[in-house]
Amino acid sequence: MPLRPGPVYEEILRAASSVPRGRLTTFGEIARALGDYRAAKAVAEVISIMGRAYGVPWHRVVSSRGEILRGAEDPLREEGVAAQGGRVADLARRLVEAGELEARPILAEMRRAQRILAERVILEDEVERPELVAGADVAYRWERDEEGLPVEVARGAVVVVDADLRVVDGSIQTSPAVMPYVPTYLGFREFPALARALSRLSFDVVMMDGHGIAHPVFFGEASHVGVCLDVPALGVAKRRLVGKVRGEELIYMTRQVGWALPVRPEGRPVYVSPGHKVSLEGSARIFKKFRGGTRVPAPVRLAHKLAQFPKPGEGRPGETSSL
DNA sequence: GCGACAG
DNA sequence: ATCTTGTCGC
Ligand SMILES: [Mg+2]
Repeated sequence: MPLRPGPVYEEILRAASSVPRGRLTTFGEIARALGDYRAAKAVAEVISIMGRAYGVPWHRVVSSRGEILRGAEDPLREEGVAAQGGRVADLARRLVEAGELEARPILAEMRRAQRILAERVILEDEVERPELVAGADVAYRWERDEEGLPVEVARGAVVVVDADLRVVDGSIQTSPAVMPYVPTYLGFREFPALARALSRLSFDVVMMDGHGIAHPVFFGEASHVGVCLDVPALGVAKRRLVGKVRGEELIYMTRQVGWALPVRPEGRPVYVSPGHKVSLEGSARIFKKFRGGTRVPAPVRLAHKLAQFPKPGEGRPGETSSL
């Protein structure tokens, strides 16, 4: 099995490759073998898109209810596994459990790294009155490399705005995605695409499209980027990842990890949390000052727009691109 | 079938 | 995140 992509993609494909002929496993079992059941959907995506091209027995990986991937019926029947109505009947008897799969618990290792790095998070304001705020976001797209193998490409964009919300600088970086999206590991997925762009720009604080400490181990994307680049950072998310809302406070594990700030009279709130070198109060202050008139704050909204892959024929010159 | 877990 | 057209309203 050729191993071109990052280690998480590799481990998923390797686990699938360890399922013998005539046996089956599930997306969830592979996810558990990697160390976190949350990765089940990512496993399904990777197996269905990359499985065939990488020569792994993709047809032997099914959902927990026995539902097979499109086109898997024929190759399964060829090895004696019957599928009726898009699902196998004897999953339990043929199942290869997580413990028997060949895979390294890479997600568990990543979780340990998050816990250690989380100790370095500082929840105090480094800059009292930020004047230049960077917004960062990443867009994704599946492509095929020169050899025709499926690869997910990340396009990270950073925009810097001043107090009047005018764009004063920006940067774009395109690179292969290092891992699929798995809830609670977003920082690992997006950091590589953003690091280079962020390090060549000047700003007081970076606003991320995601959470800061409002995370299971208090290390969301904004904390990840903030700590690893040692820059002030906060997270702004459209949806909640953890915690309960009490008034405008977002509470998790008995402590406040952020805010659920109203933007429209009856509209859904925006979740704001400190990432690094920004206080709870500071995060709300920065959000309000740099939001502009839309629900998603200007820096993040502009970065989101800049990150989008240009339509064929509208490519912009001057972009920094690298492998 | 429902709830749910950022992007 | 991505797949995707038009439509409604400020
Ligand atoms: Mg995003």
